Amino acid sequence: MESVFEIIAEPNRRAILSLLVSSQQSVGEIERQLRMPQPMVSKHLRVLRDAGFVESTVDAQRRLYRLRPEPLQELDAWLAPFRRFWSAHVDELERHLDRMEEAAISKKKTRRKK
Amino acid sequence: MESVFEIIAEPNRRAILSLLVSSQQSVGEIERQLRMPQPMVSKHLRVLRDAGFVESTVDAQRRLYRLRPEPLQELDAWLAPFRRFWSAHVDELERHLDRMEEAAISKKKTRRKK
DNA sequence: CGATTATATACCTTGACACGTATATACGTT
DNA sequence: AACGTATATACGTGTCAAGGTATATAATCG
Repeated sequence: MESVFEIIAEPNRRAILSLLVSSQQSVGEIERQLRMPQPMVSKHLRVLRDAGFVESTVDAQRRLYRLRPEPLQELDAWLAPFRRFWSAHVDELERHLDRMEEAAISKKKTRRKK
Repeated sequence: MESVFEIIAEPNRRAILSLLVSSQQSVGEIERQLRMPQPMVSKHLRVLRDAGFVESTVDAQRRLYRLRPEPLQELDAWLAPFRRFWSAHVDELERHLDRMEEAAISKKKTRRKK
C-alpha cells in the first residue's frame, strides 16, 4: 500500500476519515453510520492505523479511533505547488472578468462599482 | 477509475502532474525526464485527460500537455475540514509548548521572550 | 464458568489496473 | 511516395487489494 495517496484512494476509508473529523468513534459506531460490515470496517481501520491516519485507545471491549493530522498534512504539502499554479489562474480569470465588466460599463453607463 | 483520488494514487501520474506545474510539456519531454516508456506516458496522460487534470494542444506531430486546475481544487476542497481539525491540534500543541517554556523560565530566571 | 458483545484476523475469490510489447495513426521531410 | 519522428491504441499477463464469509480473540455480565 505505502503512500498516503493510495490510502485515501479507497472511498470507504475516506468516509471513515470524514466521520472521525467531528469526534472519535468506536468501530461499532462507524459500522452503523456507514452501514458497512464490521470486518470491513476493522480492516480499513487497520490500514488507516498502519499509515498513521488514525490512532486508537481501548475502552473496555470498544476501541475508540481518532484522527491523527500528519498524513493529511503531507497531502496538503504535496498540493502546495499546484495551489500556487491555480491561484495564478484565478487571478487571470478575474482580470478577464474585470475587463468584461469594464466593457459592459462603458457600453451602458450605469453600473455598480468595485 | 472515476475519482480524483484514484487518479493521483498512481505515482507516475503524480510525477507527470508535478512536471507540468512549471510549464507545458510534450509527450517526448515527459518521457525523457521521467525515463518512462512512451506508451506508458501516453496512457497515463489519457487517464489524466479524461479526468480533467490536463488538456492538450497539437503542435505539428507533438502534443503539448498542460495542467487544468479543477480536479486538484476538488482535492483541496476535500481537505478543508481536516485542515480545520489539525490547526486546532497545532494550537493545542503550541499552548502546550508555551506552558513548557513558561515552566522553564520560572526555573532558571533568564530567558528570551515571545 | 458460560454466554454475550465488540473487535480483529484468516482465507478465498474476483476484478481492476499497471506494465510490456507490438502495432496503428498522424505529421513532416526528402 | 518513402521514410523518420511523435504519439496513440490494442492485447496479453501478473499482481494486488477489496469484499465476503467464517472464525479467533478479548472483555463484560450473569
